[in-house]
Amino acid sequence: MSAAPVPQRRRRSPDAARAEILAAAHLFLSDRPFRELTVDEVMARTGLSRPSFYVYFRDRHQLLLSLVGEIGGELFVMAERWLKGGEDPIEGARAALHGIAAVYFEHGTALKAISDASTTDPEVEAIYRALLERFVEATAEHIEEEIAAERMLPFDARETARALVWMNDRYLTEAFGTLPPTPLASVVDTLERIWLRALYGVSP
Amino acid sequence: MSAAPVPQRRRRSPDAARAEILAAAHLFLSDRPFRELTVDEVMARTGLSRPSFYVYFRDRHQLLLSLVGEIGGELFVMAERWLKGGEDPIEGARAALHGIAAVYFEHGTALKAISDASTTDPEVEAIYRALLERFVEATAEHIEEEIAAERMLPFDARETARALVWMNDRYLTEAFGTLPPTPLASVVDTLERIWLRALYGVSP
DNA sequence: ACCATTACTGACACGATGTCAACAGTTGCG
DNA sequence: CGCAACTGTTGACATCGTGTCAGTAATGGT
Repeated sequence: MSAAPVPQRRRRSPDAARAEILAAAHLFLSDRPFRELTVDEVMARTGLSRPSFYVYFRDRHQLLLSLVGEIGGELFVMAERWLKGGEDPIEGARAALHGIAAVYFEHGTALKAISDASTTDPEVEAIYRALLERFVEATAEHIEEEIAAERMLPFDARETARALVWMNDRYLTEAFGTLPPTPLASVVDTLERIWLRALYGVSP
Repeated sequence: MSAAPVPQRRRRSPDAARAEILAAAHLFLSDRPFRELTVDEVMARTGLSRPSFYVYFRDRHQLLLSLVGEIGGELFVMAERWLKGGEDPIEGARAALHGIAAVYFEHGTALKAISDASTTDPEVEAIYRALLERFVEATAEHIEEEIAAERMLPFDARETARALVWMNDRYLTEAFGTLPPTPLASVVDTLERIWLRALYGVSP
């Protein structure tokens, strides 16, 4: 007898390992909620052991933040379509809502996960709120400009922006973060109508 | 020497114990988020030991459901002001929003906690969604009646109801579930304007 | 005074997290 | 080629919160 047991440990570059873990997490979230995402389950979907996880990420919340990473930026690019209102402001608003909805449509599960995680972890919460807060701030400023230009009737810009921005986030994660997703067109339609009527009193 | 160590265990009626635990949890939530609510911390604020908790509640999620309990009903009573639209429908909507906002104002921290817990526990999530779903359903029906009566222009009632109801929940928990709370009047104002404009195209 | 009932708890098993010292591929250098 | 030095990787451990259960201590009825 013999056959020395061959240990056979695979080995990758750090970047490859990170990417492998992120991919596993992304896959996981595509059909299970964030609350079920454990380090164990994610690493079981890679060729690595559980402790390796902590080499690349501090904890599962930071993993999520890495996963979402650029989406925040993408969202803001979309919002600028409206905020930098070169064109007709109403057309701009419409285009911005379209863009934002598209981002949520594409990254629905990840954004749902961030939203869920923000009630669990203080750091994620802070980042998530900060993102929405930027939106609120920018929207409020824009509303105030429109009021000053007498294209809107006067009202409390800050609170209105808060309500509408939170609505977007909630409704969009709801519509696209769970299965089956709501048809994109009817979601966009609905948001357009509410925003434009609420702000300008105009139907699309 | 002697002095037999006197064990001294206090004793209450089951109802008193339950109430004591609920009160402790309520107090806890008044200045700390749900994610920090552990069985340990709650029971430390009572004269009971941690295991006793499980005599009265299955887990911390069920505790929360008991704590909120009747609030769901209260909300629905408020909503009926609008849904059973005896009076002027616009006045009815206004009154309903007033009532709903008042409930969130009073029970802000508890409702925030439920909302948070719903991302953690499947059972809480189901109950929470069911509550909002009832609202959506009722609102959608009402909208359809108004459209049929030609008091509103036609649009997708179901999706509009979804967006507006989720907005209410999110915005109201945000406004009243964290400190310092937003002034009630400006919150109600904002919601009124958005709802009435979105549905009727009318400013308050 | 006694016992049946019931409120209560110490001690345990479990599951998930996060850490660390040791191990094993890989790479470069003589 | 052989041998360090480096670094990716992991087994084993400590910790924390949860949920359970057998056993203990008050209580009320007789």
